[in-house]
Amino acid sequence: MSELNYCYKYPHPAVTADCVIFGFDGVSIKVLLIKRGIEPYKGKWAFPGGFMKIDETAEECAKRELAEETGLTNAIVEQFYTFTDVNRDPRERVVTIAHYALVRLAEVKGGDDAEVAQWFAQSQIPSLAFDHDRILRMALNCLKERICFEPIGFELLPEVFTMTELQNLYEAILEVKFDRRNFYNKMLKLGILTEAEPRPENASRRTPTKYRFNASKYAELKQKGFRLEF
Amino acid sequence: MSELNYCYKYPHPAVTADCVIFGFDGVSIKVLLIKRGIEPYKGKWAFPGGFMKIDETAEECAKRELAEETGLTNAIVEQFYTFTDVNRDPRERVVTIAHYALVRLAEVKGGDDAEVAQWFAQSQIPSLAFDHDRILRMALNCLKERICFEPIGFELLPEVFTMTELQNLYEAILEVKFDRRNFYNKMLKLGILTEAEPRPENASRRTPTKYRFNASKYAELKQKGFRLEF
DNA sequence: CTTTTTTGTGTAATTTTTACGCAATATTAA
DNA sequence: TTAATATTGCGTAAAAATTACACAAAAAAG
Repeated sequence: MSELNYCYKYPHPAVTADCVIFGFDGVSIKVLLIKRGIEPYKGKWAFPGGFMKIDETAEECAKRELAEETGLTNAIVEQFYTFTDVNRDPRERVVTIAHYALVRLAEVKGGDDAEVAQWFAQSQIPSLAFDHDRILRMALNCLKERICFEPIGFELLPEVFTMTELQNLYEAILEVKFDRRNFYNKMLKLGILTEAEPRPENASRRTPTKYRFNASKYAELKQKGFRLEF
Repeated sequence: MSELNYCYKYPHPAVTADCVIFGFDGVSIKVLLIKRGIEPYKGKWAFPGGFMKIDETAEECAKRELAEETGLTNAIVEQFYTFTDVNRDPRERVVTIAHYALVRLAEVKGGDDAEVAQWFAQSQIPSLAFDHDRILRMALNCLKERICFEPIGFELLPEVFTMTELQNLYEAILEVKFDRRNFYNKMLKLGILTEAEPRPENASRRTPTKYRFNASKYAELKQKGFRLEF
């Protein structure tokens, strides 16, 4: 018996936090989707998300969802838009505060259930439940804008990475191609990359230099306000 | 007797839409504030805003508030962040979807009551009710970012304006100074300005050229994706 | 064993940005 | 009334950034 114990003078919408979880496999951007097990939209894919508890913030809620779905606890989670269409959920009026999270694929342990949660390459994403198609579009746009101001890409790459991997990431997010040498020069000139380990003597031409994100240099740059132009 | 007629199985937060209303008087950015007449924070200044009705979107709610406070009905209103701190309102759990609006000061008829609503220059804004100080900081930041991608400034200026007025607006929002001649060149090269009227023959050097925003040129540019660098 | 791909390092040409100069004439101050 | 100051339009030379490529070594692929 569902008792209706929480009563208000005026109608209140329900509030949820949804989380678009982005990963990167070295070549393309992936998104983690959940197959819905219950109505509405049973059997359709959707973003992880759920009702915000009365004593948690939206970000805490999104992080909780993220932890439940991927086991990750310290990823970047950021709110990007709140969707308020009146009929976006057939059950009741639901306002959702949409977030995106950037996670390293390698650190994601299988998830709860491979049947239920699955990574999709951008090009293979099916039509989604609720207004999640629209949410995805906005999340991707947001990612594009954000990567020009903050090196969020480092959240998506492993600790140590090659310049080519970094370039692939930028190309995947921005959906453009860069000249390899120009990209290389621009990134190095920014000064936020450090060589992960001294290049071995015997390193051949084909062995790529490994880089690591230089957090302190980045913090310095960010304060001055920088912008990546592409 | 306040009857509690709206009941739910789980607690629901209240949802409000607040609206940071920006205006520009030719020299500096102004913000419209309301003096609160009731508790909590009675007597403190705050942004216009109110509870979202169950059959309106957040943006509709913000536009309704804007119309009530300024009489304007077709201004740009855009959501920029949702504030969800658990104790941001002492009465009950309230989530607010914050918007900003850009209005032409000249078109704002006095408002309801000069005693209650008042324009404040940025430097004279008092400490605000609730978490509105934080909301203002984020709104100003958002404005700074937005003006580099979209000529939102035109919403703040009169139909017809001089290059100096436009420069003042950019300087006020971005809090920097530009070289007058470089600003002039950069703006003209963008091609989104049209001379409002052919310069009269007898126009003296000191009579500034009047410009008007060229909407079609702008739409074209926007599609290609442009960015104002400053 | 030949061909293709990948990586590091440049560099010259072009474009963009920056920092000013100058003349004409309103406006303000004396 | 007159002198000083401020505002506007139009340039331009120097500096900086971006773009478009070249080349060689060696691993990987066929």
